[in-house]
Parts: sequence; structure tokens; C-alpha cells
Amino acid sequence: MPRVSRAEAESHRQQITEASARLFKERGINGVSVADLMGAAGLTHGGFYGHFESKDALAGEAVAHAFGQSAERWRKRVASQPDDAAGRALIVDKFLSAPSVKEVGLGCPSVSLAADVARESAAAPIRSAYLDGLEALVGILAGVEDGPDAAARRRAAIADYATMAGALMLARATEGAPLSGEFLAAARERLLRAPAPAPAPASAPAPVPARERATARKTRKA
Amino acid sequence: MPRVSRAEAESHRQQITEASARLFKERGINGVSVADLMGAAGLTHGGFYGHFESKDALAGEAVAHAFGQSAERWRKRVASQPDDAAGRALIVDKFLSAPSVKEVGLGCPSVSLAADVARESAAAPIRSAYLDGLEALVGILAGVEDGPDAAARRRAAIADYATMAGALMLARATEGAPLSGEFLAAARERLLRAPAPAPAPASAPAPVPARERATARKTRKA
DNA sequence: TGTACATCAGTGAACGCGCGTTCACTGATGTAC
DNA sequence: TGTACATCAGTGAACGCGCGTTCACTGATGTAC
Repeated sequence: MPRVSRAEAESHRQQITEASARLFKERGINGVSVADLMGAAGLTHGGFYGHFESKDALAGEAVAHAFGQSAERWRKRVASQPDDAAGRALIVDKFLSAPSVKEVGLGCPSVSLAADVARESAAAPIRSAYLDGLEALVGILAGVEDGPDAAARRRAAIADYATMAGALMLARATEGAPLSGEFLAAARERLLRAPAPAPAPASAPAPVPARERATARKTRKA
Repeated sequence: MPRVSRAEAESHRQQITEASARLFKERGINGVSVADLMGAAGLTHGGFYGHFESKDALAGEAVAHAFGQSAERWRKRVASQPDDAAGRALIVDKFLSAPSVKEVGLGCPSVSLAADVARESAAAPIRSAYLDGLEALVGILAGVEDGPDAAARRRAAIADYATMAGALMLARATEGAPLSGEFLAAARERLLRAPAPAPAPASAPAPVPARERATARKTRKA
């Protein structure tokens, strides 16, 4: 079936990008071949280079697309809740759910592609796409955090994000063992309940004065 | 140089395992070839199957070896400190340091190999090696946590581990950007200072009563 | 609106390459006497 | 202790395979008249 209409060709390009976002997250960049990606869009491998300059270039677009999907979902969740705290709780709850562990292809690329991105050279398209996408998600989370100023809310969002991403990553790597569910539960408990504070180290290597408590309330809605 | 002494052959096997632990962490399992591994031990690729049944089998041994190295380091850190809180602080501080971000080959396999392990089938040798190794590290950390009983200390260790692992993973994926250092700093602040408690969600999807504060002190030393 | 033809999206064979694994071979090691 | 020989750690060519990428080709699309 050579030569399809321009609208069909554009649709093919989007199908390839969409399938790539899912398959790259599931199997990693090197775990999916160009033939796999084209096959997922119902095409054969030869036409790939009519749409993308290289597999690396597609990886950058696919990662940007995947982060865009996640950001859209996060914004909808925040908007569906009556206040910031409830928005934040919904994001955490969805992120640390059992389906999130199982459905890697539907989940957040920040976790499933972190290792692939870290191993890529600084110039690879995938790296800047990852950084931009992650900054956007951190920004959405910071918008529903509690804190005296924007900097404190950003720090809170970054710490929350680290806990969520680590728990999900480790829950996936230990899937099938009890430890897997314990990661989800322990992280959710720490993020969603008023947690028992970690013990202030008596002789920590880098001791610091206790940070002032955040009591100011902000009013803006993300 | 065919046929070396048995002692030399055993030394070669250990060199291969050691090099694999480092290289697998740096580049991923699929990022290192059998020829690379043998070359790192000063050998040619053909002799590999005299030492290991397959690359997968070696991966299992290498992961176990890498976790063993990390566990030994953690135990020494704990033993070097006057009390549990200081031991915990030292573990967190080393885990979330700048060298830890840079030197992937020397760092903890729980972070660098999590995605590789998660993508492997449940029967792969690497999966059980990873699970056993991670349980050991969680156990060491639980031994220096504060909490009313062993279950609470385990939960605290698991939540701490998620935060540390997530922060390191994300710091590596964003290396070169300011966000990278922010992940280390925000996670360290949350784990090592008495943190400002996360806001109790007013209408969370899964609301729960606030957990009772842990005040009991334990005395045992890990 | 109808015809003639240039464009170009997609096909499938082919390229060079590196992979994990196998195997015939080599010659020092280790052992039996 | 010295000799004869079986063992086997390591070599390097070779295997079948899948990869990313290229390219001559096909024929419907899109356009110029």
C-alpha cells in the first residue's frame, strides 16, 4: 500500500510516537526495535526514516509525549479536587497504586526511563526531553504543596517526588514479593499522613538547625 | 596463553564477577557484551563459558556480589558511629552525595539496576539476587531506625529507602541541571532534619486516622 | 470537471555490524606411577 | 624426585541472529492545466 494521503501519513506519525511512548517505557529504549515500533502502527520498518531522522530523535519526541500525557493527567486530578491538599493526595495515591506498578506502559516516564536517560550522553535528545518533562511535573506538584513560599513548596514537591518515584521503581523491581507492596504502603503513609518525624541525628555528618515550621497558607489554585 | 593454574582460573572468575558488577551498574545488563566483560579481566571472549553457564547466570552472581559490597559498606558505617541515629545519618549522607551520583559503578545496585531487573522475567537469576540483596540493605537500615517495634522500624526503613533511591535515580537522570542537586538536598533535608510534616489531606481519597507517635526508644545496636 | 504527470508514503531486500554462544584446537598444569 | 600423559583454561574462528539504517522501487495522491 504505497503512498497514502497526507492526513493518513500524519496519523501514522502520531501512532508511531504514541506506540513508542508506551513500548519504550515498558521495555526500555534498547528493548524495542524500529521494526517493533513500525509494526505497532501497522507499518513496515523501511518507512521509519520518512517520519523521523533516527531512533534517537524519535526517543526524544516519545519521551516528551509521555511526559505531556502524565502532566495532563496530573492537572486534571488537581482540578477535580476541592483544595490543594486533596489534589496532592490524589496524585500521590494514583502514583503509588497497584495498577501503577503493573501498567508500566501507561505510567510516568520519570520512573521507567530514568536509567535509560542517565546512561545517555548529555547531548542526546532524550535527556532534554526528560528534564523538561520532569520539571513540568515537579511544578504541578509544587502548586499543591503547603509551604511559606514558592521555594519551600518546590523543595517539598521535589522531596515528595523522590519518595514516590523511588517507591514505584523499587515496587516494580520486587514485584511478586511482599516487599513490593510494602514500598507502596510505606511511601503513601509517609506522604499522606502526618508522619512521625525522623529522629534528629545527634552527631550527623552534616548537622543543621531545624527548619522553621511552615504555617503560612497560600490561596492560589494550580 | 592456554591453561593457567587453578588458582589463577579462580582469580579470573572473581575478576569477571567484579568487573561485571561495576560495568552492569554503569551501562546496564544489555549495555555490556561478554567480550567487554572478559576484556576487563584481560581475557578473550571464548573462555567465558568455562566460568559461567550464560550471561544471565553471571548477571545473577554479579548483582549478588554488588549488593554484598554495599551491605558490607553499610555495616561498617553503622559500626563506626556512636549510636543508631548517627549510623542512619551517615548512610543517608553517603547515599545522597555528589560522588554517589557520578560514580554509578561504585554505587548501590538497587538504583542503577532497578529498571533492568523490573523488565526481566520472574524466573531470571537476577531477580532473586536483587530481592535478597535489597532485603538485606533494608534490614541494615531498619536496625538503625527509631520506632516502637520492629515492624514500625521496618516501615520507616522502607520509606527512607524509597526517598533515597528515588532522589539518587532522579539526580542521575537530570545530571548537569540544577534540579539534580535539588533532589539530593531536598531528600537529605527530609530524612535528616526534623521535617515539617506533610499536610494531612482534608479530603484524601484514602483518609486514615493519624498514626500514633513513636516515642519508645530501643537499645539494640545493629 | 477532467486529464496528465510529478510527488512522495510506504515496501522489502540489502548493508555492515555486534551480539551470545559453540567448538576444534593449544599447550601448560596437575597427577599417576 | 623424575618421567609420561591426561586434563582443561584459555584462544580465536565461526554460527545464526537481530539490530539501525539505506535504497531502488511502487503506485495512489495531489496538482497543474
